[in-house]
Amino acid sequence: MIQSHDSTIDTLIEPELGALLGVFALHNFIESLMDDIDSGIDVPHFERKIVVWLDRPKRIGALAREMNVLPSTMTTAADQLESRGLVVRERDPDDRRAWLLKLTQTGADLRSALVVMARTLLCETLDLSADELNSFARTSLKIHANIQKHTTC
Amino acid sequence: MIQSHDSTIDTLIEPELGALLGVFALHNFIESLMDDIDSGIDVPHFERKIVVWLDRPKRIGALAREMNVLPSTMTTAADQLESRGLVVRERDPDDRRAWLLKLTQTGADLRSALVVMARTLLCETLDLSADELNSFARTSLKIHANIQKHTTC
DNA sequence: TCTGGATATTTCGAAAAATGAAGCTTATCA
DNA sequence: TGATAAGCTTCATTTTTCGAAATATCCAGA
Repeated sequence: MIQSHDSTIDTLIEPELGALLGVFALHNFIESLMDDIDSGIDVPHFERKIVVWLDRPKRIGALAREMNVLPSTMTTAADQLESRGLVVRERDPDDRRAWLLKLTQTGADLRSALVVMARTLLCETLDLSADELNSFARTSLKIHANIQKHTTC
Repeated sequence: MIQSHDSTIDTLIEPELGALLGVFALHNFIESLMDDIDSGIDVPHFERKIVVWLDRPKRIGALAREMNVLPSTMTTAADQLESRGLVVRERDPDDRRAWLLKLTQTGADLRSALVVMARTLLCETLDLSADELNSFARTSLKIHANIQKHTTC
C-alpha cells in the first residue's frame, strides 16, 4: 500500500479550478449547516433541500433535472413532502401530464427558517465583505438563470 | 390532493437567497456534466468527485468532513479508488493513526481530464464575462479557504 | 383529422449508497 | 500511568436511488 514518492505527483491549482472547489465546498458546507439546523425537524435531508429549491411552484420533472435526480426519485420525495403537509401537487394548467409542486404555508415557513438561518450562519462564518457577497450573489444569480435555460421544462 | 389557491403562497427571492440557489444549481450542473463526460470511465460517481477534491494529499477523515460524509463511507470509496490505481494511501507523518489519500499519476490524469472538460463546458455554457469569472473565482477561493478553517483536521 | 413518436409522472422491485455500532490503534492530557 | 478521545476500518442494516414498464397526454407531420 505504501509506495515511493516518485510514483505520485502533486497537482497545481488554477483559479477556475479553485472556483469549482469553492462551489463544491460551499455547497457541502451549507448542506452540513442544514443538517445541524434542523435536527429537531423530522424531514429527511433530500426533502429539506427540495423545500429550499421551491422558490416558486415547479414541475416534478423540471425539479428533478435541476437537482440532478430521476423523476421517480422526485416522485417519492414529493409523496413524503405532501404527506407532511409541506407541499401540494397541482395540475399544470399548460400541460395535463404535468404536476406543479407548490409550498403550503407550513412549507414556506420551514423554508424561510432554513434559508434565513443558513444564510445568517453563512455570512457570519465565511467573513465575506459586502462587496464580495453582492458580487458573488450577482454572478451566482446569473449562473442560476443561465442554468435554468438549459433545464427549462 | 388538489386544494384551493388560498392555502398556498408564493415566496419571494432575496439576493443572497438567489446566491445560495445559484451555488446549488452550479454544483448540480457540474455534477451532471461530470456524469455526462465520463460515461466511458468505469469509476463510480462519488469516487470521481473525490478525485476532483484531491487537489493535494488529504486525510481520510478530513476529506470526509469536507465532503460531508462519514469516515466509513470514505473508507469504502478509498478502497475503490485504490483498487483502480487512482490513489495510494500513505501514512501521515504527523499522526500514525491517520492516512493520507494521494493521487497516482493515473488519478491525476483523470482529474485533469475531468476538471478541464467541466471547466471548458462551464465557461462556454454559462456565458460569464472574464471579469465575472475572475471575481467569482476569487470569492469562491476565499470561501473555500474559510471553510477549510472550519474543517481542518 | 389521425397517427406515431415523444414526453410527464408513477409504480415497485432491484441495486447502490450510506449509516452506525463496535473494534483496534494511536494520541493527548491530567 | 491510566483514562479519554480521535482516526480509521469492518460489516450488517437501513436508506436512498435507480430503472424498466406502464398509463396518460402532447405535438408535429402527413
